[in-house]
Amino acid sequence: MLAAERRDHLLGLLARDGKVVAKDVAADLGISEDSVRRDLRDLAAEGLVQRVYGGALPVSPAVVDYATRQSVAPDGKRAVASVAAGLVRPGGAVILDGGTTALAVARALPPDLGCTVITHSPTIAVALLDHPGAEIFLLGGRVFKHSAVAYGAAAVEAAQNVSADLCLLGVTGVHPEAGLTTGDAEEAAMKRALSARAAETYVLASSEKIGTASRFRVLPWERVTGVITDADPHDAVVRQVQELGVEVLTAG
Amino acid sequence: MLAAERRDHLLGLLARDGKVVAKDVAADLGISEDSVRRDLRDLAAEGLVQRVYGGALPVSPAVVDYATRQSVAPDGKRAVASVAAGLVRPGGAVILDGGTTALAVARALPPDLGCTVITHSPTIAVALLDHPGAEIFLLGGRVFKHSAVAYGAAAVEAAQNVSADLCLLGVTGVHPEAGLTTGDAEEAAMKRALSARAAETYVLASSEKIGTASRFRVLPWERVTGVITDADPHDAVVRQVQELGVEVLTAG
DNA sequence: CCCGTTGTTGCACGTTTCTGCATGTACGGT
DNA sequence: ACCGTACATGCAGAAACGTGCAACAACGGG
Repeated sequence: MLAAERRDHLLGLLARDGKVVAKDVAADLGISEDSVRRDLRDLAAEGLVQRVYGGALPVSPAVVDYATRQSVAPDGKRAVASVAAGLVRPGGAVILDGGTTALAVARALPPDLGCTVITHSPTIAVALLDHPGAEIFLLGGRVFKHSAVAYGAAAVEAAQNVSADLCLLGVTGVHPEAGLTTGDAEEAAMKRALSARAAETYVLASSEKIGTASRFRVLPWERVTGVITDADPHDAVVRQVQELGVEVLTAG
Repeated sequence: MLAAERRDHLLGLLARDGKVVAKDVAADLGISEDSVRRDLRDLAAEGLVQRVYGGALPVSPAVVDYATRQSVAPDGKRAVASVAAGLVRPGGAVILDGGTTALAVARALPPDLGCTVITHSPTIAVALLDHPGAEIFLLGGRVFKHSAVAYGAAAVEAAQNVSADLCLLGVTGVHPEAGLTTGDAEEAAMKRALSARAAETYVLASSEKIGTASRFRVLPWERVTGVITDADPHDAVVRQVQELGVEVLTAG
């Protein structure tokens, strides 16, 4: 066993398990714990691992901003998010819009689900850092502070280079006649661009959005596969949407 | 179960459930309540949790932010970050690399300084959301979990479309002969691409990086305008770097 | 081919750190 | 005011750590 080979092995273990225990590795490879410790020390000096008592951890945890973990979504949004997360298939690719509901979806994804998440929200990207299974693709562009997502021409252009099975879209208004609407024209354009890159588009609509309309149209109903909501399935508006041929998934 | 791993687990529980009960965690992990209490005490000392009778609660986001300024960025990095933030001119554009030191720079920017920040780190983008003056441009791409930044081909390509007055680069090794180095080849390429888009490049190098070298070269000294460090200005390595014609800014 | 140099590996040692238990104290609910 | 629970502190055993040392292999020059 070459020294360099050992170091690669350690990095591999770290990537796979998220940790390395000096004692276990030494027993596995049949070498002394001292050698493992020496390797870990060297790797730590190069900034490739974070040395801790008993072994080593990946370097990322220190980078994660705990502040973004704080906000807790209300029950309704969490229920919607949970249903939406269930639509994501292992090995599949999902486009996640910005907004608090989409953030809740990201958090609701099983940590080990192997899937690709495409998003224009840096907040969601950060939230997914500790999901070992998720591959994150971030769409860049100018970041607008009030919605905390990247949009504008650069972001729309970046979106042209991806495609996915599923797009989960947050909107501010869901109305039988007006369709899906939002309060900002640029935002609407971005959501349209995202939706166009996915085979299916589901809308995340917690109950307070149902029956309301904002100024800018995102999509007409023909382009929507389904709506995920926590509203009463017998609600008049919900029934109307269903009659338009749109699937309605109701959550708890 | 490593001690550091346990602490991460506690922070994770806190983020997910909004609280931690010492007794339950001890039973769950099969360890003594004393260990849990000790961990919580340490985390509380760092300001990451709020200790209460029976367990712990999250601290308010504002306090977390303050705490992470204090603890995640040790004095040295904070001093470096403060000097670096002083190089950013009102109305100017700065390219901010990823890493904890660069994150500290973002936080050290005066909130009302009108400037454009270009970054490939979603963490930094999120941190800048509450800086009213900063315009944020995010470079997209595949997000690598261990360093929490976007790089790869897409990110390098995105970087080609921007330009800035100043680039602040974090590295893991600063060595008179080896130049600036880091532990990952893709990361090195990304840093090179960023540096190429700015008129001037300064390197953020807290003292423990000085005199060390990693596997992959980022830039030779000719392409570096200056180094910002908290190391002793009379240090032998620092003097050597100065003799290479590189400006050395020492902090605190 | 030989020998000195260099770098690596495992072992032994003393030191530091962690963990669980015991004790006595402080807190909170009833 | 009482009693059970959580707490801080001290202690001892265990585990992990760093360092120095010796054995060993790889390499290059003579």
